[in-house]
Amino acid sequence: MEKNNKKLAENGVWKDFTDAIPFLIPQLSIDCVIFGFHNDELKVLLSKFHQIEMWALHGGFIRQGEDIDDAATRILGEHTGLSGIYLQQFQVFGKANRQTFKYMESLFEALEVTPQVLAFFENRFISIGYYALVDFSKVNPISAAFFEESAWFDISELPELAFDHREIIQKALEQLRHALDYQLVGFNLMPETFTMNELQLLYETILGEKFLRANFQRKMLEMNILERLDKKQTGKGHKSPYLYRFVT
Amino acid sequence: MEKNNKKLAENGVWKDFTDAIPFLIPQLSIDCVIFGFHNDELKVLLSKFHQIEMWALHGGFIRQGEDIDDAATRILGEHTGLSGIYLQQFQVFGKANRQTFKYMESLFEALEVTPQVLAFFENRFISIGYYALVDFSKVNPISAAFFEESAWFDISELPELAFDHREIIQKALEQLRHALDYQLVGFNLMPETFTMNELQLLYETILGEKFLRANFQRKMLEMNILERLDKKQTGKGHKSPYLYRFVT
DNA sequence: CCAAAAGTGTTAGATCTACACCCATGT
DNA sequence: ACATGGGTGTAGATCTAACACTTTTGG
Repeated sequence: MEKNNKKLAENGVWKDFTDAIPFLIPQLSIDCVIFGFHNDELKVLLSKFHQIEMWALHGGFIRQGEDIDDAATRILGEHTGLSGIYLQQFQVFGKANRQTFKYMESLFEALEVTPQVLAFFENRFISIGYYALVDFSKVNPISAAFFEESAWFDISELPELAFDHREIIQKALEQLRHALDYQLVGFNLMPETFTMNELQLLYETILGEKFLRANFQRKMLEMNILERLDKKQTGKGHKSPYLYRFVT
Repeated sequence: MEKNNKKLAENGVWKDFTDAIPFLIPQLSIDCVIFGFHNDELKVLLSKFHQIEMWALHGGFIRQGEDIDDAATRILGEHTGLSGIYLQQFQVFGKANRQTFKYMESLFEALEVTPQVLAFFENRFISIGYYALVDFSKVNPISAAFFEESAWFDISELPELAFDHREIIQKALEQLRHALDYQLVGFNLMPETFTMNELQLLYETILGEKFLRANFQRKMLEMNILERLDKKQTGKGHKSPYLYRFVT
């Protein structure tokens, strides 16, 4: 009975999606790799399909009158409720055989999607990859459309992924590493205020190498982008660290 | 009379293109920024539209069963006759208003394109930007479809460009500069063999800064990717330089 | 023999790495 | 008092920029 209600709700989604299809660009999608940082681990937000043990990136489609960057922002908002997020387009994935709808077929059947939805997904899709850097603590995942659940995964312990989404995550991670080296991108993964040690752990986790405290702190402060605030009272048996905030 | 023949030939092109349309991905194009190096200047290969003084990048479309990288390679080949070229996808251009067909309308009319061609171009296009690095001396530009002429332009003296193609070139140049800094990409713009001074001039031109001979040579040779060949007899009144070749 | 450009070597300065030392805090 | 982790200073190594000196070649 509960399952039926759920299905009805989902059919509502299909109805909306079916109505939207004529206003979408066909065969072109956006996939967002949403990165977060928690417990000294780099995380990715993924969604699980109904019925099958298969996870996927948060994706969506571009409306006819919409800039692609706006579409990516909208899609991210629809899945996380967040706005004002750091989003970076990084690569297009366009192998001819990058989707195999063997998962989807049974899923579509079970969810009783409309013929228009079936037709929309029948063709090959090319996907524009974006990565998002979010404050883990602010995210409130929303599951929508084909998905029944949304969860964070450690980047090194990914579940079974749909299509080429594992490759997309891998490429996004490479780009993120690269960006960290010469941009000021890391702060987007941090909360408003943070200690130098927390920032260092972020860098070490993403880049996969250790740094010396003294040198890391010097390098960061030399950039003149960190404002030192009051000390944080840790309650631990040692000197309390300063808090920092990212400034323009 | 000659003009009529030309138009007939072009109608042949429209015929072929019209037949091809059902097998193309709609609303998605590829634009290639083709870089070459000649006379100590960085050049871009552009094509001129029929009828109007308006130049454009070499572009094309993706076939349904075709990987996008293969499509870019094919498009490059169709416009230059070259194969085995260094091609790099660098950015997607997807502003909603990035094309205005005000140029095209009169052009389409004059060229008597088919209704199918008109319908194909009626919609908004999103374009995947690639840049190509070619040996200037090997290129034999081919003009096709909408274009009557193809020519090299100095990067700092570009003509009037269609759509957002000036921005695309600008972004491609930024990416190329960035790639030069940490990849071995420059050699693709050189002929098979070259002197150290020629290579230095390439770097100086693209990066827009001067280097000291001694330090530049040291840095390049330290990479262990240059093989020193026999000396080049210049016939000039000074020591003749070594020739180098790029290896693996 | 001279001018011009190529090849090689050397040194001062800047930057990076590693470690040492001191400081604050709770037990 | 002391163990723990945070903050700062510094010597040595490494890398870089700038210049000097030598070599080759045609006139």
